[in-house]
Amino acid sequence: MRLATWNVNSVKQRLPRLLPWLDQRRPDVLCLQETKVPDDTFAALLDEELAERGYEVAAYGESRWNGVAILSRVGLDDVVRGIEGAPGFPHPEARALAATCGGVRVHSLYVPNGREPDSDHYRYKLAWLAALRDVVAAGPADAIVCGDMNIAPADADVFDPAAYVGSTHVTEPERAALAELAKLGLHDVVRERWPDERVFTYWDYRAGMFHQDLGMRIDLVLASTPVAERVRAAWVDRHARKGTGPSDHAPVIVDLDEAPDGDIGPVVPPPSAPARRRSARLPQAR
DNA sequence: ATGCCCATCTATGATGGA
Repeated sequence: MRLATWNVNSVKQRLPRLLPWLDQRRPDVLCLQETKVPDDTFAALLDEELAERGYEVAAYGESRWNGVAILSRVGLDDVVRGIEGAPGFPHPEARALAATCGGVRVHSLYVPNGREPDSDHYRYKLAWLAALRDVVAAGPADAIVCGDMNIAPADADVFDPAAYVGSTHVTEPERAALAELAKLGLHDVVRERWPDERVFTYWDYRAGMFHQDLGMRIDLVLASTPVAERVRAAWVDRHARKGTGPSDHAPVIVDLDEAPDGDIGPVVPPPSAPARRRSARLPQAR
């Protein structure tokens, strides 16, 4: 199963990039953030195009700001909009959507920005993350928590740590909120795959930041242990940040091996082939 | 070349993004 997450910075503006990208990368599950459209607009823009490609769709948006969605062609069940117990600012914002896709509880998240440390918006961000933790803790063992987390987990995840001192995205309380998710057994699968690499997912549009690779890694895929053990590949699709009319974020793509036997129903062998024992499987790349 | 801000709206500039 291939899962991807992408902050598209307006799904309406990004249509000329999103549809060709879907055909190129063919994710089974795609989490979107910053769609910036109400649900009826999302449907009018994309339902037909996505149905042609075999996707079911759940969208949770509002006009102007925010907005998340999940596209899936491996099932889309038990959809939940928002985070139970999370505060609004002041109204509940369209920042979270969950669904069960291919046996995995998938969360598409657009975490509040925080604006300035110790501001009302910053406190909102931390309270929102605490509520998210509780929802994930109460959820299924097979889970992926992904999206624009608006936190750089470590200094290696910003192009110049000194430039970010005193800014949001790198403060200790924000990183502590991520650590609370890690304590639930969630793994940062891109960093685990590329422990020493320079890996960013966001580059400011201004001043040629992308072209100098001056960015941040704030779009994360966090997978629970049984899902993390199935990760075959995890990477940032920087190609999608190039060219005409890109989002300022690049997609993150994660490929999972099939679930262990029993999790996906009966496996029927081809007529002439004997059933293979698990011991006959190829070793899994780690 | 990856190539030097973008997107939104009871708009025509103010605001949010990170």
